[in-house]
Amino acid sequence: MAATHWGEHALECLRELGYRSGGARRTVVEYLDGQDCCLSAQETHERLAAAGARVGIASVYRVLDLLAAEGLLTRVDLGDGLARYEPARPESHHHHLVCGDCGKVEAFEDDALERELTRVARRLGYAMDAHDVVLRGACDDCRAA
Amino acid sequence: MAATHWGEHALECLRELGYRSGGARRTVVEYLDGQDCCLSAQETHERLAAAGARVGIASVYRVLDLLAAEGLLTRVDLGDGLARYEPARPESHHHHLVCGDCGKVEAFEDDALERELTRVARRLGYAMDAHDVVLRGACDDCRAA
DNA sequence: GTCAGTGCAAAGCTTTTGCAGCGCG
DNA sequence: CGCGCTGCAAAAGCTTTGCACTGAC
Repeated sequence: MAATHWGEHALECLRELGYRSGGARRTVVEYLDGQDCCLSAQETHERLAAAGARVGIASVYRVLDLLAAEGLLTRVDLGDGLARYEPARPESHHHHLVCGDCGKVEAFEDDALERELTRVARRLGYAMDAHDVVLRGACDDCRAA
Repeated sequence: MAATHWGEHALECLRELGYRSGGARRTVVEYLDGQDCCLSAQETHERLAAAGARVGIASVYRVLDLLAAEGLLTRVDLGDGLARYEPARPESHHHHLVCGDCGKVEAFEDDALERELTRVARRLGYAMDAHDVVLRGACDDCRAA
């Protein structure tokens, strides 16, 4: 399964890059491995603490920064001023829907949209290497209410 | 000219909504009126101070929040943890290109992309009322260097 | 044994809030 | 002439950094 694969891959990449695999690094990677959706540093820290792992918040930030810098995590910005990260799995490139009422975040994929973004970058002559798309509105639950 | 129109329109809207137009409110609106690109609260405050206006940073935040809540400003998030705002001019809906090297921000418009976003929201059955798109890459200057 | 990695605590930033005084309507 | 608006300062997050110690290699 893809989810299991990412964690091993990430740890292996770090090893090859010459990084040691201390307790915090391994713990954070293994936790993220089970996550699909984007998580903030605080959320990650809280859940690790709740699970009994004694990892400092500073280490969580350092690990997330490192993984993002190496391209193993994708940094997601939902517009609320919190940095969120999710495992970079090339086979499941997606974007996010954010509900303005309840804050719920959902993911979606759309190939035609990806092609359109690539076309726009080419038209503008811009060397695009990443892009963010966030759709805001009302989710099903809030619309029903 | 559109730029001049926005400031008057914004002040009039606030008046109609029952808000008073004290010094800070008017000063910030008039300054934003001359701006096309997105500005952070700090930038706005600094430039007002440099221009000799004595406006508290708290008031800048309050005015920006109010205007954004009333839909007169668009909140733009470029992923660096700063909230930026720009006048909401329906006739010039655009998105942003951010250079990963120098941080330069450029704006672009693309009707086909807008249609694609609308189509995606419809396909997903999502009641979209706003969307953000940020393209990241290397600007012309940095690519040449 | 060495030095990267880690946890704790303090500092840094942006943004928010409390409060007393000013001034718009 | 009352209440909303403002400025100042303090507080409240999120994130980063300094430092001494631990543990991976």
